[in-house]
Amino acid sequence: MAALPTVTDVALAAGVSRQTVSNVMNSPGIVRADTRERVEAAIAQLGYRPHASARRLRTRRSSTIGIRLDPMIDGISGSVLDRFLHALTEQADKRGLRVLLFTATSPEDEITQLQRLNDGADVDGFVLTSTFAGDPRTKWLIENGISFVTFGRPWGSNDMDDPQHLWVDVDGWAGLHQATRAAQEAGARRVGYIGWPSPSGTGEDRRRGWRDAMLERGDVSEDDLAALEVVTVDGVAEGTAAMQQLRRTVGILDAVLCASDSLALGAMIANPDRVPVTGYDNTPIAAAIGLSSVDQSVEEVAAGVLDLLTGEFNGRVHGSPESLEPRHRMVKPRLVLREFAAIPMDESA
Amino acid sequence: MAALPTVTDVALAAGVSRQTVSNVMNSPGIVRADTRERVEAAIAQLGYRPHASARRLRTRRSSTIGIRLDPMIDGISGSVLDRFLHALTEQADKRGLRVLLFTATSPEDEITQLQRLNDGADVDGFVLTSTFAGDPRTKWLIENGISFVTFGRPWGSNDMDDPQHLWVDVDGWAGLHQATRAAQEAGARRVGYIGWPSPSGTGEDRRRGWRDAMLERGDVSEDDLAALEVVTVDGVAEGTAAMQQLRRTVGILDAVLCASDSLALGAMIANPDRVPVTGYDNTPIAAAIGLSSVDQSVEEVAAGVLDLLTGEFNGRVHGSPESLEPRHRMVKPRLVLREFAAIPMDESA
DNA sequence: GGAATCTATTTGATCGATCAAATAGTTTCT
DNA sequence: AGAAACTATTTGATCGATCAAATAGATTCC
Repeated sequence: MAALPTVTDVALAAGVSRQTVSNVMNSPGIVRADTRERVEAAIAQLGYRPHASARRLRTRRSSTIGIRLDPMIDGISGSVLDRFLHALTEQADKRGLRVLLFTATSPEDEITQLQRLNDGADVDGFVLTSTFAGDPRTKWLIENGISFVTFGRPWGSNDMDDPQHLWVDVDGWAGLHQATRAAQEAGARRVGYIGWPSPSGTGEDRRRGWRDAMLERGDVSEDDLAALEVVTVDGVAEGTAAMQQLRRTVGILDAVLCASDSLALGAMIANPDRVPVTGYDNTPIAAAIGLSSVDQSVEEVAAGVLDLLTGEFNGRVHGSPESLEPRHRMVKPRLVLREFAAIPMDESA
Repeated sequence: MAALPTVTDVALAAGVSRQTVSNVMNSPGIVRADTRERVEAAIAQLGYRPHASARRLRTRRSSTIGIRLDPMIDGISGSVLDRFLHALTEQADKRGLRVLLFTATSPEDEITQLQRLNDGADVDGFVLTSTFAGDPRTKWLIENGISFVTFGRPWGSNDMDDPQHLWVDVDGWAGLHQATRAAQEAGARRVGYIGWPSPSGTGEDRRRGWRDAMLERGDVSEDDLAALEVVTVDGVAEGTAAMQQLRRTVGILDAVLCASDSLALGAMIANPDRVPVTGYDNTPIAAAIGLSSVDQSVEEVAAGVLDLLTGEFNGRVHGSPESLEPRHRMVKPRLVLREFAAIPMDESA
């Protein structure tokens, strides 16, 4: 196998200098048209590909973004992050970026990994998922001036107006507001909600979407609302228990919304009256079972993340403080309505 | 921010030469103990990290493996590959390797991507998933002498004895054989099987596991067996239909095995008699619903893939033809038995 | 004692690209 | 016509590491 051609080989073949070849690839505008064509022909003819590492060494940029592959959680909700990863990889590809994976066992370990990848010039920036209030990772990245964007707003102080970093998030409030509206428009009045305990910013956001839509309607009292809500940690069994509790306290329900598909799946199991149940995340399980769900449109999130990472801010907020460019993007989720075709367990074939 | 320290900085601080620093990192054995300690101290003190691209440029190896992120299939079975990806990333990390993702729209496009990553020295080798008989990708990789290992045996001619490339696969036959045995030991005689149409090597492998176990038992005739089998493409709805058909033709079933969790989930839906159903892949959905399933132990597959990729063959078969090292690894799957706790749809709370 | 051998460390060259500055070649302006 | 301003292209240096070969220092052997 012949050695791979280098810029010098191409330059020789095209009768120009190395730098001109480099210019054709990186700033084609400054090369005269006929020269450019000649060089391009030589590139094609020799099958030349730039050596990525050599380029990185010189330019000090890698065109690669790092993302931590979270440990599998319960596997149902976890698939949202997998879908996001797919979308991110696809979108990154379109922009000539690569995605490098890494794992970590704890936030501290993750910081070590971030440092390793950054210092080794392996990546230009990071995408962080599953951020939480007071996340040590974002703090560290900011302090070290490293580019990054989070999927998830910085829950805490002044998220929106003066963010410490760039972020993209899905408007859970809007998702549940829309889902509640849809249920109401289908005739439901007693719309239950199974959600997560309060320290969760995400959970609180979704819960308020439901509450606000219910209160706007004006046909339920605060007391009714309290009865229509069950708080529980995430999980299928927990969803079943919550549903049973709701049915016990409320009696007849017109619809139930859940903070996740795991809970919704659980709820479906204790649902002999076939009350419409809506989940969150539009996971494969929702599609398989025929469960309405709020879809996070990970494609839009991925696009937003990359826009912020490669855009004017270049993944850093403290750089250009005067800019009017948005420093975050809020993605509207999409409600996917389904008939639960798959559920009739009691009818025989 | 001060510029990152380089080998030269470390050398200066430790009072040795660049190369000695390099040796401490790459062949510590040849450096005298006290010198090594001095250098290590300097490295720690300066927080030195080798510049990955510079090293790659010189050594012509990237310590990175490429893997294509398959487009989402139905999402249920697709999660096996996601789990594999998680496992691969973790195992790679332990061996100092990185995982780079890419996407492709077709096998041809994928070859273009393989070439790009290889020529750009971005990766040392590839992991291929979802291979099929006559796969153009493996052919291309072999022709170009590029390191790779496949997850999935090369269905076709002489898989086992004279493989054209290195591979790791899960023994689907053993998985279904074991599942069938388990059902039989629990008292089942009429064990149905819902599988995939025949061009699928994987499907045929699993099917034979069931058939062989049934025939070994010796209490069913060939005719019985034919009636106990339904062939269908993958999917939840298809599983439901297949289950209905089985119940129609066989009447009373003692157990049902399926070629996938998607089919098993579907089968569960048309299962008022609560016949034990076993799926394949042990996806989150199986865990959530309480479905027995055959677990592919992706961790073992990932470890095997990396062993072959970094081992004696270095991801290439044609290199050392005399070696007695195994050229493939067959992983035994593990049967996960579950009680389907979650299914009682008809009982109210 | 001096050549031969081995060990530990150093020096110069190199991987393949791009940056920064220098050089031709053109056009514009007075 | 000749200086100034631009355009297109080339040359030398450099990014940070490792390779290959050279050097010094310690040991062994006859």
